[in-house]
Amino acid sequence: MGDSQKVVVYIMPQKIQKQRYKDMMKAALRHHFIMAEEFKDSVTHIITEYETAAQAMKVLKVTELPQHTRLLKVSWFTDSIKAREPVPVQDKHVIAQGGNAEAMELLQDYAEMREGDDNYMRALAWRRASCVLKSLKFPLTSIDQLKGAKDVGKHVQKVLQSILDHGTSDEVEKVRNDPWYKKMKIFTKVFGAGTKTAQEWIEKGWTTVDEVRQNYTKGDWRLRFGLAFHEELMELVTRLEADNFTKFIKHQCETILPGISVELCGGFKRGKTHGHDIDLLFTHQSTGKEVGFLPRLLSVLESKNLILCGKWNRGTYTEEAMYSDSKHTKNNQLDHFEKWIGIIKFPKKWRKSISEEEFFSDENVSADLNSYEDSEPAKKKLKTNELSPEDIAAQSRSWIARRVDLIIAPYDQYFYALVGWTGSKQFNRDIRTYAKRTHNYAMTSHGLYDLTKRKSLPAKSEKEIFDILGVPYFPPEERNC
DNA sequence: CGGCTTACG
DNA sequence: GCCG
DNA sequence: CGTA
Repeated sequence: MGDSQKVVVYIMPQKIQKQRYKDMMKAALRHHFIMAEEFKDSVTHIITEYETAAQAMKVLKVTELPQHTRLLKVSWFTDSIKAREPVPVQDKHVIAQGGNAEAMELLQDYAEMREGDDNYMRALAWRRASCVLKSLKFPLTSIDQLKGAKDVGKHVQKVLQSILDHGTSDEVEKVRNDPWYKKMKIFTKVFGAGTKTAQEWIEKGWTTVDEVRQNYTKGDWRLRFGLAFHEELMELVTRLEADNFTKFIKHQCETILPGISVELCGGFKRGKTHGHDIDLLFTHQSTGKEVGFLPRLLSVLESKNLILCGKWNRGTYTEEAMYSDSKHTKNNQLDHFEKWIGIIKFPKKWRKSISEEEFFSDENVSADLNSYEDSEPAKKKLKTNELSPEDIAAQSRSWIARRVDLIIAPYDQYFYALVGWTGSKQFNRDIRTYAKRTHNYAMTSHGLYDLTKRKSLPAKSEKEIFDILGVPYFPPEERNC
């Protein structure tokens, strides 16, 4: 890159964990990037965690960026670090531009708000429209630019036109400011609470999660822990944490079942730097070896006191498809759990880069996790199980609660599981709809089934799945909508 | 005007 | 709310 | 009805 000298990078520290910011700066300087400590005219590349240009520019206190300045995602930075020099800007690096950002956010908000009301399918339509804007590669300046676009109908156009004209939409703002919708949005964020539960809470007159927490005692384990740990579960998981956790699990796997493959899926696989949970997908190339792995992993995690709460789901599909003909009755039912959904105690040190040596020391993990008990009266030590979620949350502790999903797939289903668990939710909806409409295929995270010929279609790579469907391959980073 | 991803607990 |  |  001949003109790499001209590249001046400014990393917006907002929304980036302090340590990660430091690491980024260190990495940049190691590769002799020219870094700006603050935003100024000479800056050519602004890196931000903000999702929209509108948000970032508000913080930068500018209404317009200089011609030579680009507002980019962290992915451009990480790609550049990998390449050891600033890489050319690609579409995927650019954050939503101009009016798109505001509009996208507005529509997304609108959809989220309305998911609680009676006909939530309308919300789905707004969500789709928001996705159209998100994947737009140019700034929206006129409605005409969306003429051919799918999922943008009359009503959406009306709202967008208003945004183009006035910067806002009265219709959307009305919903945004409506107390009922506001509460709905807050309450449905609680793990374990959906629209019905949220509705119930609203009817009781509660307005904040804290108010709910103090007055609501019903609910299953999810709701009880979801309420007790709501604030920290709302904190975004960083990629560093996700990587550290994955590394830790891989290390445990070496003793539990060598040869098992561990893949970080979900938003992180799609290139996101933050997420609300961590999805780990496991498989084993020699089919059958994976049976019973999940319970064994969980008992190891349990023995290290890493599990806050969780639930096992039985993989019925797996049983029927793989073992119906033979000896599955001999196996313990627990062997066939296909996924575990729960909350893991993350030692706070996982939020930082840590040395290999320190990392693989089991004692360190356990010591960290148990340290909070040491400060408690001795009698409590023996009865940890009897503590309520609220009590546990209130204790002083050196860990933070993180939502984790652990999924196991037999190898012949693996690539379908990979696509399904990589998401996004909307991408899965779209590709499954497409599969059914164009081929009469039923697509799930277990496989692809030809409903006409009544036979399943195996695949031995993600690419092959796209080939079977007759669509170009979308890498994970392009499955964000 | 019907359907909107799909499957599990 | 929008598409087939 | 909740999770993914």
